[in-house]
Amino acid sequence: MRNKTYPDGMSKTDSAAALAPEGLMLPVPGVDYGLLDGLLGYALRRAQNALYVDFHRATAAWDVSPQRFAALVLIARNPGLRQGLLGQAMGLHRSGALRLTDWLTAQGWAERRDAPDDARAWGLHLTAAGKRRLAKLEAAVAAHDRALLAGLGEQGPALKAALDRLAWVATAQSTTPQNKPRRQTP
Amino acid sequence: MRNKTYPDGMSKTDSAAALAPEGLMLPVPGVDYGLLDGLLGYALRRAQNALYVDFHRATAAWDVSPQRFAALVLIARNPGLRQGLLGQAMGLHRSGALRLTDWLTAQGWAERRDAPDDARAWGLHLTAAGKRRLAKLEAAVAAHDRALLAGLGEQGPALKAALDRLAWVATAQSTTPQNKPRRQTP
DNA sequence: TATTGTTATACTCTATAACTATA
DNA sequence: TATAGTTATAGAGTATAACAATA
Repeated sequence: MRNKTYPDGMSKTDSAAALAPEGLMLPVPGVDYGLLDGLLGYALRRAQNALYVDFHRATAAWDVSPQRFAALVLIARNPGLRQGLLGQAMGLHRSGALRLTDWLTAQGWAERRDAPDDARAWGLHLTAAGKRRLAKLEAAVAAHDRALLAGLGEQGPALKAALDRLAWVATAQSTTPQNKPRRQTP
Repeated sequence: MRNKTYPDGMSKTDSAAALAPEGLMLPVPGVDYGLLDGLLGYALRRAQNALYVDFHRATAAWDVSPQRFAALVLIARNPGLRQGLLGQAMGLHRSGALRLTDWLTAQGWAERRDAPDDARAWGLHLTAAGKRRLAKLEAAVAAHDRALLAGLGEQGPALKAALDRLAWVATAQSTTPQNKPRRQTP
């Protein structure tokens, strides 16, 4: 990515203050949840909602969403990571990876450097300040996660294993040939 | 909600075709996930992402997101449910419950009727067509969920229980007084 | 004065499509 | 021709704030 001639165009995604996107999904007394109470999928959604809110609380000092945190870890552990690969790892479109990277660089967490072997691509790296900040943030996230595990008692490790397997099972169902939603076949 | 004098203003949220909001988050070979692989929270996110995509596939014929499906079940099981209560059950702001209800009514799933005991409020009800459609949709969702459980084998029921508990644990952490993020204290 | 729902508006996240530069 | 990234734009979801009607 050596000599592009675009206008300077810094994007508009610079505003900080990532708001909590969802409130806490508390069971409302007197409301009948019907089917939902028995569904694995709904239990998962409730758990994820609660975790999201709690992650936000535990990391409020950094103002980084779970997704952005994941991106930081990936860049830290894979210096020179391409934007496109980052997006792929996170299930994002190219343009989404761009916005994400814009935010990380605008906030001083990361920077784009030339990729040595491909002039079209960037290699992503944490800044020195980003590395320092991430060390503390990772510690906070790890502590947060341990607290949840502790709250689960002996069920904890089994839950983690079952979740990993569930992701695998659901992915397998989605990508089984006869289940694949047919793309437009022109 | 008897005689309001607002302009007719049907909202602009009528367009159907709810797109899949996220792609599949597949582990990318050669990328080091560091901390993330060990986190309960990240496992949960991966599982939820995979389930979301699979739910979409399994219910493509209805074009209803998981959230809208949940709203339909809640209305079906609680005829006359208030918009505000619906929002509360789903962790939404009043205005979000409004948009959601607008969509459900515009698509013919539900309708607003006067609440008998409070002229400010609506009571939400499924339409006759909505009830018929929901019966089939619920069957499809239940089958989808059973397929996932089957894929988990003997771990399945324990996973469900652990998820319910996890939601509870995370909620408890977020709402413990000393953890509560302090609101602006002017 | 508080609550229910509405309106107007803004911000975030994500996607599509057309584009530049490079492979 | 295909790929990496960018730009412009649009759609969905959610939030805040001010408002009307009713409690």
